[in-house]
Amino acid sequence: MARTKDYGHFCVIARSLEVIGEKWTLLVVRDLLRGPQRFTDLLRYMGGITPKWLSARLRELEAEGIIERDSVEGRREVWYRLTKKGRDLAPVLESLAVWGIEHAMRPPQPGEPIFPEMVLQATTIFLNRRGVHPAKPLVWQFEFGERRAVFVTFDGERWSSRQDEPGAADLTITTTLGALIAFLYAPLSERRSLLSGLSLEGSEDARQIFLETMTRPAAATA
Amino acid sequence: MARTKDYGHFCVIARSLEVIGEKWTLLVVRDLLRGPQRFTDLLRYMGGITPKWLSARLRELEAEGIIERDSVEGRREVWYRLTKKGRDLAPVLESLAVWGIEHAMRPPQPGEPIFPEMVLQATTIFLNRRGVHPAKPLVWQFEFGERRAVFVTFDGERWSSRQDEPGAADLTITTTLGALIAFLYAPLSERRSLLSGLSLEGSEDARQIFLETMTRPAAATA
DNA sequence: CTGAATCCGACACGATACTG
DNA sequence: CAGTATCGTGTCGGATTCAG
Repeated sequence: MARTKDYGHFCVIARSLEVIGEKWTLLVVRDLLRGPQRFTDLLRYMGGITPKWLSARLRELEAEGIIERDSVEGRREVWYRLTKKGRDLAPVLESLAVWGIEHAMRPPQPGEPIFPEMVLQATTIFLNRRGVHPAKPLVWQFEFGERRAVFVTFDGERWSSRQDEPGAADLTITTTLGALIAFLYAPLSERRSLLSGLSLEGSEDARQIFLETMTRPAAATA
Repeated sequence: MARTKDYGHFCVIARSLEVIGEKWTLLVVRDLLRGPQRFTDLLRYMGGITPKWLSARLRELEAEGIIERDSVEGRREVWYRLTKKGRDLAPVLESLAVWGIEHAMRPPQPGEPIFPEMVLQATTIFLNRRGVHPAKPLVWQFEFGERRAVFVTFDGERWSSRQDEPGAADLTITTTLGALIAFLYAPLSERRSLLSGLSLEGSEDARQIFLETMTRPAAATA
């Protein structure tokens, strides 16, 4: 007993950290917030984690009721997804991201893997934080050639990023990871000129909304 | 290099966790959010931490620009306090507390130290979360006999708990730790009857505001 | 009394290889 | 695809000691 991850304090913050404060745990939640994932998906997103520790974290999270396993009948695949208790961690991840954007962000280091999923996840967190509110709900589909598509949605209240298609897309953005990052991390004044790296496919209305959302001061990332 | 606390991901969340994700780090911030503290204050609040690790964490936090050391001229005391970068972590602590209140709280375990500072800190986080908004700013002073007083303030926007006096108190609540916990953790319907364990000293107006704030549905803790 | 440093053991974690 | 097994290292807890 008295395992080293425990604090033994009568304090809700310490209690929360006992549950989700170990290494990798919140990053598993981060990735599952974009939708259900398989073991190897998670392994790939969390560059550097070993299968042993991913197993351990997944079993702990399942024991805590934060994630659930979904085995597809007949197949050996296992899909992991968040329970409500797990989805309720979204504000924790968002506050961490907001703090990190202001105080810990840095350019990609040599050798650091970059995933469009996470770039867009950070973008939606930022749009929520800045209170960017389009007039109506929308679905943007980002395509990167070989990779899986990533969907950015606004449901009328909140932005989120998903990997499973949430419905018919209003706009499809085809681009490369490099062009997307160049666009998102550019100062607002330069964004319009970087649009050439993005191919937008959708109604004129949908293209206008995208343009306004991404080049309005409230959506600045820098 | 490639220390084990690092992730090597291009992700703001992973970056934040590299900075504040190690054991004890966020609990240091938790305690400093209530005001500047000395080494031994922190040692006491974080039951179980060894001086060695508290030293290490304080030096790391200082190197990151999250805390600052204040040496009082002539005295050997060192006071630690948060910088803006550190105060900006408040939303992270709050979201952790909110999640913990719903999903990880449990009654005090045998041997767990209990501090009124943390009980009241959790209370103010909860009042903020529930959007409890008295008509005007206020200062409540909680007295527990021998211990230092704890101040709960509402500045017109947000609740907070402090250990240094923020100004003249509108109301002084004298009680014991046991009576306070019994009161705060009781269902709303039973709170009024538990008021007998609290001695309120202040204007009739101030007493009324306290009563309404603490027995109104929005302020429920259970 | 405050703010540490030191030694040692337990365990959390990383690297690599391997399996159903 | 979804994990285990083995082995080494790093992080942390516990006790003791020490200087200002």
